[in-house]
Amino acid sequence: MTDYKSTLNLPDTDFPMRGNLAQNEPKMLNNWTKDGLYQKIREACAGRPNYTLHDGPPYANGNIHIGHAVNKILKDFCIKSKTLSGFDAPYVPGWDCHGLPIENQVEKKVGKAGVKVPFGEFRQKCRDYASKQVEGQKKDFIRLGVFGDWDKPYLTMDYDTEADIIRSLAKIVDNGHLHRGFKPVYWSVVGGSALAEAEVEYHDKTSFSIDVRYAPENEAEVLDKFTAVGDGTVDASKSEGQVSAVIWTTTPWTLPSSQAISAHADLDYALVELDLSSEDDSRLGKGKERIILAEAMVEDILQRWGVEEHKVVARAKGSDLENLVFKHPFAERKIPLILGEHVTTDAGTGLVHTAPDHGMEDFVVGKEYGIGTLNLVGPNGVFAEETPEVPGQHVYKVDEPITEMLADKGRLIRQDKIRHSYAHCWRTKTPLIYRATPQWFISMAQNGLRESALEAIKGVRWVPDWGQERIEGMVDGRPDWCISRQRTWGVPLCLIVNKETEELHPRATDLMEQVAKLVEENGMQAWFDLELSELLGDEANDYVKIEDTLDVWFDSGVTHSAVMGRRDELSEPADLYLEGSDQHRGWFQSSLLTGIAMNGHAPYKAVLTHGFTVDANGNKMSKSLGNVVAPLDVINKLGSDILRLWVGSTDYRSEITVSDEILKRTADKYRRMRNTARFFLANLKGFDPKTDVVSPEDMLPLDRWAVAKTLQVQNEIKTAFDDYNFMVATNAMHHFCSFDMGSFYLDIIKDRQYTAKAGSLAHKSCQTALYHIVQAVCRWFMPVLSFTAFEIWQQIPGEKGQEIFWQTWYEGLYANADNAEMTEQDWKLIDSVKTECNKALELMRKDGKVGSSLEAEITLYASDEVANVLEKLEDELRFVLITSQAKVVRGDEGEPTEIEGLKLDIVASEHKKCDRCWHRREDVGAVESHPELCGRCVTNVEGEGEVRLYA
RNA sequence: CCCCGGAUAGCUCAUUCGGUAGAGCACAUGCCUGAUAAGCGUGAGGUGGCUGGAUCGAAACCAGCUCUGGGGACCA
Repeated sequence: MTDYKSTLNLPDTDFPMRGNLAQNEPKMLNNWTKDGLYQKIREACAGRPNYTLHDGPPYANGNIHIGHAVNKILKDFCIKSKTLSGFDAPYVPGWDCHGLPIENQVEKKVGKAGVKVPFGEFRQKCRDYASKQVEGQKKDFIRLGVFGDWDKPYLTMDYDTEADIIRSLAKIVDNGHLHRGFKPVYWSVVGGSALAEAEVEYHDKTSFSIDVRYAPENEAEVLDKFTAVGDGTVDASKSEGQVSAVIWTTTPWTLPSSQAISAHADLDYALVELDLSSEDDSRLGKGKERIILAEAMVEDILQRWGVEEHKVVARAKGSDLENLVFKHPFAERKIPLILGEHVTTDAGTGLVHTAPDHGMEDFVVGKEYGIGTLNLVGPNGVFAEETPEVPGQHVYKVDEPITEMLADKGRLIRQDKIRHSYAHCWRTKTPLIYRATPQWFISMAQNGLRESALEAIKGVRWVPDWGQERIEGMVDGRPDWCISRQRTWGVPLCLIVNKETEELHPRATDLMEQVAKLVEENGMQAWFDLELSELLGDEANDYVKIEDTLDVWFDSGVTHSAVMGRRDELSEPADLYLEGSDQHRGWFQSSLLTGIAMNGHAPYKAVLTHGFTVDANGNKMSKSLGNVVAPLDVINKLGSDILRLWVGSTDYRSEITVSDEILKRTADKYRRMRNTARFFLANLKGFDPKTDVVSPEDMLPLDRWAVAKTLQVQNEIKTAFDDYNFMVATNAMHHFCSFDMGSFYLDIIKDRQYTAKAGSLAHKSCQTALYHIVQAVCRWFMPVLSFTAFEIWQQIPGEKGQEIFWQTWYEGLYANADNAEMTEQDWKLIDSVKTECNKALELMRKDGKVGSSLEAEITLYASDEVANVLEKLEDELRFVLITSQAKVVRGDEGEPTEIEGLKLDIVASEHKKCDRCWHRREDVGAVESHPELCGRCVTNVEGEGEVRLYA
């Protein structure tokens, strides 16, 4: 028996079936780094149109988590797919280096700045710490397969960046957006600093809940504003008891700063006669009295207090009560009643105790009535010595004493505890207070910043589109941006103000430029070391340096100027900013506002957001839940390409789910894609594109169909990448591999590929198709499966001379000819006929009549319509159906199928199996010298080779 | 409390106009042993969240409800 196997063209390749990604990827990375791959890509792309994705800097602290990985990988998809689309798409990664978290870390190690360590040394320690963090994160980002200028990233603490941050502020000052003011800001009494809005977290907190009496200066005057129920006059004969306005608060500690009572102009207020005495505490009430409450809330309030009997004796409109004067419950102070829109009937009494020092709305409404701040609470949360009742005490500790004291003075009505959501510091997790402090602001109104920003938002493309509404709402409603902080590790504002007037120096921004030059040389410490006399000479005595530091959001917010504006390879405005959806509040907004304030336009043309990663149950990842998926664990187990494919398979616009199950499925998907590529390569063995490529018009119709199909899918994929719709792109790739290729084209061509004479048209036509397909597919994979695409690229035959990483979309694909004998429609019908045959064959298998489909012979009874298509393939229909015989008969016999006009009759072949091609043919053994072979195999082994016309 | 989505197979998601519900994965099962730690085939499965309405006819249109995601507001 001859060994005919050696006469076959069996697939063969060095491309391994299994990627061993965890081991092999690091090797590839090493080589890439050694070769200076990123620079090579830049050189290769020189002259192409620029595409700038500006990196939002992650904070330089801690290990990278899955959210970092998702963000960087999505950016990498953009960069690489834009490169495929013919752009020069550089990527300059950055890090946000200043700020409280690093300060806290360093403080833990070396102690408090200015106490244990000099400020300058502390800053150097912070700089060292940040550098270390950057290096650690960088290593991990590189391992993700993210391409970028890792040798020359931007750091917000680079000297020249620090200098440019100062210059950016100078420009904003020049453009008239800066102002100084006292304002209540969220203040961390533990951190001793003002907080940015984005640094505020809400947690549940148990607070006091107290109702307090404010007595009128002149009772008669108050009663005069009320109209009695009944005959219209209020006098002692109809009702009795002391009169008071009642407020409710959950922050007794703000009472020392209480300066007004707010009412709503449109609300009805009732004068209620009742008895508030209580068995629990004899101090709470002493017989009949009359109190003022919002009428709509009377029932609820009395129920809360446990008072059953009451009488509404008179009522008044809120607007009638304006400017009535009350007494502070314990301080020597007059308390006017004022009107404000913020008063509601949701909770409380309808009368709001107002302390401009400690509430944003209080501050605003106070301003309208000319009531300023008292500044009784210091930076550390301790009351000033002149504070009534609680001098020198800490705000966290006075709630109880104040409540007790109110009771003693007969001002307390009821006290209780309430659990509610309350603002906390995101770092120290301690409750925040509002505190009026001198701060520097970028004004939203003073020079039309808000209007310009809202206008600019309309010119930006927001993906998904609700992003626009979101940021519009935020910009529309936000207060002025407080950019000053009282911290150590931050870029100084570098403002110089007059000691007396507190006005900026007339040449303030020129001086800032001088400082910026010093900072460029020596870093921001230069400002702190600077003697004013060096800048101002004799004038120095009249001026003082502001040593506040900038909000870190300002640092990253101005990178459009300090980084994009400085680096030649980047163009401003950027084509894309891409960050998590929390950055609508953060970086997107800080960048927008500074962009407008400095240059009058948004620093980006498009903004893309992604959601957060959650576990299979939709829970946020947290250490305490133990559901954290660490990107490096995934990489070390499955490889970067799997992690990347997961990111590429997910709808990142909302929540992104990750679990072991999902990653396992992703790995399956990867194997399918990898194996398909492997099969392409294995069948290209011996193929030399220079000499072996068959021209389109000479190719077999099935092979042309395959190329045309590939072109069609490529167009879908291009569109998907253009739309940043990576899920659709990877799905299209996977579907192409398993459906169009695996279960149709590749299955059919195995016979021809293996058995046709090597180098014959039948063989080369097929290889030509596979060659074009793998060229295209390798590029499709590249943005997502970067490592795998690189591996595939090495194995594609022929001279390529260049790396996959700067290729553009493959242009060697072509559509079917317009006048083609076999159309896309025809192949679609043939595919469904094949499905019907498979069903019928499956029944035969169940009965044990056939095993492999090659054991069967099929007669297809077809209507004219169906037959017209099937007959186009002539005898080669059997190769498409993968049976030994397929005969089309116009008629109506056989078993019906789901296709109208198609019935089938299948029998097991009685012919001998050809030892070489495994088909069962009548002519097996017809040639004496090859008793085990069928006719076509004989010509393939020692003749001209069989001729295939269609498939 | 307000606004916007979603609810379809075990899972992830499709379904252009209102006309007998569709894919992938997973599962089950068979074939092959020339893609072999692969490949191919076949199959089962669904009260389209609930209730009501207009319609010859609804998963799709309308109303209400439930659950869920996102955003906003409030948080004295």
